[in-house]
This record gives sequence, C-alpha cells and structure tokens, in this order.
Amino acid sequence: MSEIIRLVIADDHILFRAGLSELLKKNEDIVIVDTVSDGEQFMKLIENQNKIDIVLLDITMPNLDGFGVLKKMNAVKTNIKPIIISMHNEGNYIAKCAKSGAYGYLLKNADEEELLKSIRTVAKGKKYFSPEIAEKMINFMSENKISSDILTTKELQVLKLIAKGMTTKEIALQLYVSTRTIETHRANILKKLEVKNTAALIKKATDYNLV
Amino acid sequence: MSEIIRLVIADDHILFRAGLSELLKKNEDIVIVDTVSDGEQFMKLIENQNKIDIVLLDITMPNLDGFGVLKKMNAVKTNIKPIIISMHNEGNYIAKCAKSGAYGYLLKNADEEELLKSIRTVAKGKKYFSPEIAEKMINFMSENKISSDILTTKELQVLKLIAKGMTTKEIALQLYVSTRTIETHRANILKKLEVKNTAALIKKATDYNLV
DNA sequence: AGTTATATCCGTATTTATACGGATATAAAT
DNA sequence: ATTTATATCCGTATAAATACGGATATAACT
Repeated sequence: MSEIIRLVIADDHILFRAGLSELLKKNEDIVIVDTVSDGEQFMKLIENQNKIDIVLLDITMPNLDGFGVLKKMNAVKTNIKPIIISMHNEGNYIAKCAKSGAYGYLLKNADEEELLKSIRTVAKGKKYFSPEIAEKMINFMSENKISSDILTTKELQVLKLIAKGMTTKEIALQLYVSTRTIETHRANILKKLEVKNTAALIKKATDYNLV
Repeated sequence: MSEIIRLVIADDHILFRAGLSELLKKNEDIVIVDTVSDGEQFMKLIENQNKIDIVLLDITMPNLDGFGVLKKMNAVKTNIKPIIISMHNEGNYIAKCAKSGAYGYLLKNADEEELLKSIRTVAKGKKYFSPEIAEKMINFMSENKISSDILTTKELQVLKLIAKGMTTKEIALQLYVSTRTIETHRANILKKLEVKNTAALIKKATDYNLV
C-alpha cells in the first residue's frame, strides 16, 4: 500500500461522482486528481495532466462515452489504466470493454471492498474482474449451447472438416466416401441448422460451439 | 454453512485425490462421498448413487475425460454440479467447460480458501469462477484482437454481411455497387486473412471476433 | 512529385456449392 | 413386421465462389 495511486473519476452522475470521491478519499494510498462528467473533458484533462494512474470510467456519458474514451486512449500513448464502472452487466459489454483495453469492470452496485480491491490490483498493472463479472461472462458464453444433438455424428464430423476449410472433394477423399455422400451431408446439415450457405453455417456452428 | 455438501472427487492422480480429501475432510459441512480415478467410474457411481451435490472433476483422465463426463451429464438428468479442476489455464479450456455446463473452474494451484469458496458457492446453486480465472478469460478474449486493422472498413463491412449468410449478389445490391466489386473485396479478404474459402474465412473471423 | 492504400470496376475460366428428385442397405425402434 | 433414422450413392442443373489477368479515380502519405 506504499505507493500513491492517482485517480480520476469520469461519470456524468454528480451524486455518484461525489459519493465515490468521499469513499475513496478515506484511503491514504489513493488521491483523487480530478473528477469529470464526460469523455471529452477527460481527454482534455489527460492532454495536460499525465500523472494519472487509473481512471474510473462510466460507459454511458454524454459527448464521448466510455467506449469512445477507451478507443481514443488506445490511439494515444498513455499509461493510464481504465476501470469500467457500469450498470450494464451483460457479458456482451464486458467482453467488449476487455477487448478495448479495460483493466477492470465493476458494477455500480459493487461494494467498497470490491472497488478498492480492483483499484489496487489494477494499480499494480494487473487486470481485475470480479467473480460476479466472471459469472456474467460465463452465463453469456454458455447461453448458446443448443442444437448439439440435432446433427448425427457423421454430419458433425463433416461440419468440422468444412470449418477447417476443406472442400467437399477433400472431405470425401479423407473419409473414403463419394463426393455425393458429402454433398448430401452438407445439404442435410444446412437444412437442419436452417441456414442457406456455408458462411451462415460456419457462423452458426461457431456461435453454438459445434466446431 | 448449515447444509451438508456431498462431494465426489474424480481425478486420476492418487496423491492429488488423497490430498484433496484430507483437506476437505476438515470442514464439517463437506462430506466426501467417494473418490474415483476416471470418468467411467464416475458415471457408474452416479447411476446408483444420486445423493451427490458436487463433483470435483479433472479434465485429463483416462477412459472418459472431464469433457466427456460433462457431456454425458448433460444428457442424463442429474443435479450434480461439476467444478472443473485443471492444470490448463487457457481461456480456451475455460470457455469450453463453461459451455459444457461446468459450475466452476479451478486451477490445481489454487489455494484452500479459493477451493472452499468455490465449493460453497456452487453448492448454493451459483456458478463460481475465481478472479484469476476471469483474468485468463479476459486475456484469452483480448488476445484475439489482431487483424482488426488489416482489413479496411469496407472489407470489414463486406465480411460481416458474408457472415450473415448473404451472397455476393445480395451484398452488392445492398451496398449499391457492382458484384465485381464485392468479388474483389472477397478475394482481398481471403488473401489478407490467409484462408482459401468462405468456410475457413468465417471460422477465422469468428475466432478473431471480427464479426 | 511519386508512391501507396483504398475503393471501384471488368473479362474469362474453372471449381465449388446448392437445389431437386431420386435410390439402397443397415440398424434401431415401435 | 413395419416404420424410422442413418449413411451411403447417383443424375441433372443452376448458382455461387474462386483464380487469373487486368484497369481507374481518389485520397493520403513521403
């Protein structure tokens, strides 16, 4: 806890910003450098002021939202580590933030302990995603698990080879059957998964984790 | 801590099984119903014995591995909740397990606290993935963010429409350009992503989260 | 001023994939 | 014993995708 953590809060809700400041102020190792109410203000801030370790970043903000900030920060060279604070708990959002360079993701109803834990973990350069967030991600990822038994084993085998980029002819050779057989399999697979062509097939198959 | 948690360990490493048993035995709310050394044994066990709440499941086992067990358990009606214990910390594995119905995922070098926490959380019917695991998943998800800039915006746009199952002709109509233009785009996309056909393209595109 | 990247378009040809309408053998299920 | 599902195969035909070879206009970068 020796090092001082310099922190900025970017959130358009005044009360939330204030409450968060008060709450963090109590900790000797954390200094609130500034608070801003939208992404543009934040970007202006970091142009002049680069002694910032962490920004607590809201997703939904006017002018420039959290995603926008993440994007711009990727372009600019900076070592400010963003932690997303959001009401959205859909795995959708979480993955998107992670990909955009977020170091953490907190729900607004997270408790103080969780908040401090994430700040201190991220300050050390490590990413932190709470078990609760992990659960959301898991649920998001495991939603799509239907239709793994509507295909026969042969069809599934063929599907996997298609996904590897093999043509009908190549598959037929490898499986020691006629190309017509594979053609029939393909037709049946398309029908069963209710798609019209290979592109949609592979999209669906990967979405549903069949390949 | 009131309720008794009935637990089975499925792992082919004798010492690990034993150690785990000893460790868990100390807790009054946990009872080790049995320990087995492979998936087949476990499946036989649950045919007769259904008073099991949780199984600690190793991924790599002889005869029938952890994935196989998860799969079979999906088919059979049971309320045994599996927690994966694995040496693999690749997000790859974790996501696969989550999709196959795992309630938790622990690394073999997790500490006692973590283990108990996950067991008790899962016993309550909630899923539990440790922050460490969450981090791996995040890293895994954000690893594949390459090549989102090797495609031009137009190419990316076309790629997304291909993934939706649209044909070259349909895409051309929608974008008010010639089919030849879309053909060229397709060719360039294939070349850039180093794939030979649509199937492999969509596979790679989804893997790398481009669509 | 010259290169590079992007987006657009075309000809010719071949290869793959899809559509439609069949068939047969086998094993499992009722 | 008959139906059902699976896996295999074929003819004919069209649609779509891929492989070559080009080209032009524009904007951006050096």
